[in-house]
Amino acid sequence: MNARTRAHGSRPTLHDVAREAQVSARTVSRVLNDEPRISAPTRERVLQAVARLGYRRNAMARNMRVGARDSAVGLVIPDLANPFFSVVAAAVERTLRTRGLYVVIASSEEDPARERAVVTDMLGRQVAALVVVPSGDDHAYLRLERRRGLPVVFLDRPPNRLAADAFVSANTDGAHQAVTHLLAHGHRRIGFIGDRPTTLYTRRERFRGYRSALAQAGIAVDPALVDRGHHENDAAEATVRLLSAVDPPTAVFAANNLACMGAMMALARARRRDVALVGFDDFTLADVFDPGITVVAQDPHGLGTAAAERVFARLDGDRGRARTTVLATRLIVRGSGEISAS
Amino acid sequence: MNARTRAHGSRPTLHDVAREAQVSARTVSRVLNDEPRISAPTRERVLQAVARLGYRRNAMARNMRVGARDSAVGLVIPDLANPFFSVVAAAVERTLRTRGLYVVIASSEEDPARERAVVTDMLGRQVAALVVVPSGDDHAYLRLERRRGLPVVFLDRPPNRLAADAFVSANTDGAHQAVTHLLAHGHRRIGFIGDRPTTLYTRRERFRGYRSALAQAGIAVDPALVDRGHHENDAAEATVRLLSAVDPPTAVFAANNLACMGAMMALARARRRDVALVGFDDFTLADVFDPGITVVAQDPHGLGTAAAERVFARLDGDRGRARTTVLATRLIVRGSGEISAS
DNA sequence: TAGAAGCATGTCAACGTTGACACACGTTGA
DNA sequence: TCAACGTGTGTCAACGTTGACATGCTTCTA
Repeated sequence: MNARTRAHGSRPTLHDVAREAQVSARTVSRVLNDEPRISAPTRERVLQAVARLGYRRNAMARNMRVGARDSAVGLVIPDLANPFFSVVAAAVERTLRTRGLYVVIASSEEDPARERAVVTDMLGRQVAALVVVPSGDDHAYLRLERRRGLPVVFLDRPPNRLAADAFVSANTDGAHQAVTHLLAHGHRRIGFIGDRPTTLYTRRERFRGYRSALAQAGIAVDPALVDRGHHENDAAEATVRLLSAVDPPTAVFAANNLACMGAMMALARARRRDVALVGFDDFTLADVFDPGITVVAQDPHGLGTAAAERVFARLDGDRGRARTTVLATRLIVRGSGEISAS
Repeated sequence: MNARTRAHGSRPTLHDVAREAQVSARTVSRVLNDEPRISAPTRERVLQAVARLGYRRNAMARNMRVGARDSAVGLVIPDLANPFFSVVAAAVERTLRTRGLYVVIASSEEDPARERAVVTDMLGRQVAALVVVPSGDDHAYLRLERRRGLPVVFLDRPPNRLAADAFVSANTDGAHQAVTHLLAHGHRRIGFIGDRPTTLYTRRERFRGYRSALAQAGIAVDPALVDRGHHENDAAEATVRLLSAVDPPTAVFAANNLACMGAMMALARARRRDVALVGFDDFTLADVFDPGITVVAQDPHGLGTAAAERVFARLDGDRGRARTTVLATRLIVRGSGEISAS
């Protein structure tokens, strides 16, 4: 069987090219790596053989031989279809690509066990680094890898039981600002719609901001005004529940993007234009609504970019202490948050 | 240097574990692969050594030895941050994960050269399959790989100069339906806002539907009503241009999701509630606007899922002819498309 | 004109893993 | 009693590539 008639599915190797070009495999390797001291005719013959056979260097074998890790970075994210995370992922990918790094993506679907499974798998794949939006509550199992020099960067939420780099939004501040804004417009009963697992880091932090803003106005949290729902529909139902309570809220703080969309749906369906709304996380078209939706904007692109850049720094040998960086949020006033209490 | 004090950055190998457990590397390998005929005490010692050293099997080396390809599928996509593509990507990832396959993502940014570069790179990485939303106009270079049995599936747009599986939306039909809908509401001057590179497959197909629907009504395409803009802002500017023309359109067909958002922005800013609008591709909150946005919905989730399933079929040995599958679109009537011509 | 120097190429082993095969023990059965 | 068998383990080579080193040939120089 000559090299040109290899079995289905197999691909030519250096040796096949070597045979075809009548040189040694080492010489082919040199040509492919642009090493010096190759005569022009030899180079030519090798390149022609490469073209004839459709040869492609096996990066797996190469990386193994040269002791390199994979040229991919593992990215573990709860849900790629969520616009917040997809923008984060796009930013991570875009930044890593400037250095020739690829991204291996896996969704954890907010399942700690799944998260750990995919992370473990990625470690076995020899990824060059790990970027994680964590769902789990114990990342101690990554301690050894980190000590061995693997860059591990957490995004949107910090790690637990592990010192590692992290980039998060100013959740508490942002929420505080949002609720203070509503208070300034005369609201005293402000609903809170947050994530379903109330233990989720972002939900906890944002709730803290909600509570502290209320406290500053001398208002205690009324559990009847706190509801949950991660998906739009859950959040819409939660909004309906809140509004149909005995003493309903005059304003709603939706603590994440989907919650905000759900609240918008519910308010639109109920034609309640008198209820103020401030969302956490900006989204496309927020300004096209009437009234425009007032939000606390995060910087998903900045989060992703910063995480990728920290990966670069760590790959470049930065062995400094792990740092958690907080990215500022920004209140964008558009109308829905400025509806006054009736 | 014993195994526990290896240099920074290096990770223990089978041999390190073997030394630690006082057995041969082959035995460690057997334990890790759950091969039969390992005595209980040996297995125990090996597992303890593995735990002590924090050993993890090197998947790269393993795949090489067993001749397997990488357990990742390459996904090449124009822009992960575009909600249409992010949903597609999420569906691909979700489906592939059911079989333990990972996704390596690379953005092509609608650049054919970049697309080709990342595809070539992925082939070198020994990806198990390739899923591509193509921007290039020549995929002949993939012919050999396909012949060697590599599953290559195109998404959203078909390949050029290559027979390969593809999953696309019913672009022409959908556009035809959208424009016919507007015609039915009395519009005779209907604007078209599509992608910037007018050669883009989806833009061409949708334009065909636009033209044929007009033709059916005995109307010729008026170039003054055709504009472009891929990003929201471009599309918004295009909309403004159209509306300020001498004989402006009374309705707009926005041939992609960003174009539609741009048109919405422009109409909202100009407070033009008399202009009908139908968009191509559905989006969150489309029904929350007043009026709701009438769209031709695609099925991004279905596209991604179907592509991943075709990958499975091909991996399972399906050597049938390459097929292009067209997924139906669906007109969703919400109000903006039912504004009558004045 | 011999020895040094440089160029072009080749040989061998190794990266970390596992398939193929070998072997040293029991145990079993005629 | 010993051949046949089963069990647990080890040895070796190979996957496709490249680093280290070797070798043969040309060219230059004293």
